[in-house]
Amino acid sequence: MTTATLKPQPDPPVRRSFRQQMHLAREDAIVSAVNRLLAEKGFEAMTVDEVAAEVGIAKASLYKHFPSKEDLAAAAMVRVMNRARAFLDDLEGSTSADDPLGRLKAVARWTMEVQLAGEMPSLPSENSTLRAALTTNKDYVDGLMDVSDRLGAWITAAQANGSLNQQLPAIAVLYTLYARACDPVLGFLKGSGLYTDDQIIDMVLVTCFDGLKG
Amino acid sequence: MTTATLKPQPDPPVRRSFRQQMHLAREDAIVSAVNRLLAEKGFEAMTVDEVAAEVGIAKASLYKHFPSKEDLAAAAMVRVMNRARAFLDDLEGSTSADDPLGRLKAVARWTMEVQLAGEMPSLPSENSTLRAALTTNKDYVDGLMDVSDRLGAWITAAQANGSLNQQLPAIAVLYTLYARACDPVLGFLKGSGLYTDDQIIDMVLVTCFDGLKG
DNA sequence: GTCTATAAATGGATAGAC
DNA sequence: GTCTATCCATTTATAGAC
Repeated sequence: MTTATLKPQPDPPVRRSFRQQMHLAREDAIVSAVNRLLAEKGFEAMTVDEVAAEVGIAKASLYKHFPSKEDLAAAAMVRVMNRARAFLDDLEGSTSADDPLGRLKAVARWTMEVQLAGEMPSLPSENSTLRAALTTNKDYVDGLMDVSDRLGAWITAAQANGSLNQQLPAIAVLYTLYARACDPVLGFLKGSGLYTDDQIIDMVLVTCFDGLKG
Repeated sequence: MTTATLKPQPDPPVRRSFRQQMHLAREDAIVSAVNRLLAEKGFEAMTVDEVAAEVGIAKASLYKHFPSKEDLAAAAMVRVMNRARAFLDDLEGSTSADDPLGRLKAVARWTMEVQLAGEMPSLPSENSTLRAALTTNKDYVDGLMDVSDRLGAWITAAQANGSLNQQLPAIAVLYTLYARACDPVLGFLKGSGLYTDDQIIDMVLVTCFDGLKG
């Protein structure tokens, strides 16, 4: 139905698609490297030379794909955000809306797994140039709004059914969950070498939702 | 009693002491500027030029006081550590050893106050050159050990009297308290403009010790 | 010890050939 | 689009006069 009705073309669709696939695959490799480096050392300490070296291409080639270091990092942030949104989709399909607390715990667990896998970018400091780039990046802002809205709904639902502290403003809960995604405690405990990743996540999850007190 | 019994000296003690005071005051001003900048933008983003500009002296003069940027930052970290130790001293004098949980909460509150005052250095990323400098800095390591030992004693005491979760390893509690000192949630909530500093600290303290759950 | 001036190295970004 | 080579601004650190 597609090819049969098309006139001959100078650039056959299949070839163009192949090129696009190659292009996307290359960009995906770049974004993966950026993502890893952002998680490992943060935006300021990450250099474009390192990215190029890790991908195995020249630095000038990087700039054919992304116009600046900020755009490079923003692309990685957007991808993580979209991974999160996809996970929220899965959760909505596989779990009950009657257990909003369970969903929130599942999200927190997922973010910690991502961090222990070395794939959670450390958040840029207040006045980083990356911050400014992110606030003007529609994909990022839209993604963040979407995630916040969906988590916000679960938070208020969990507060309504009494499984979450009703005294806390929903925004405080939301920010706490975001912060736990980058919680350095995971790295500290990992560095101690005393616990498995699962043990670490379980401990941090308990302290997050049940607190330190006995 | 001092000057009367002393022979004439080429450099009178009073003058030398004055010079030393000036020297220490200048270094204190330098460390304060570094401390503020470390809190504001982190080690990587902080430049020595900025430090010199904020202190109001030439960059070359800075290097007469501290041999490198790492030593500059380490001095600020040591000072914060010593402020913490002094606060622990105060706590031991003004509170009861029968309430170790109260002491732990007081420490957590203090660290959050310091952070909201813009005086808590953000912790350097894993492989920062500052990390290496700190691990070989005896003053810093000794101070960190001291704080960890004293907090560790309170933690085990609080677990013994049932006010702190006994399932959690003491080291997990300790690391959690360290992490809360740099918790980005404080900055998030502050940036929202919805709450006073006291309200923010109360909320984060509650979530830290009582958890998010209802 | 403080300054001006500068060295030495790094890092973001681009030119231009292919 | 990829490469080599380079530009240019920034940054750490130092030289040398006072």
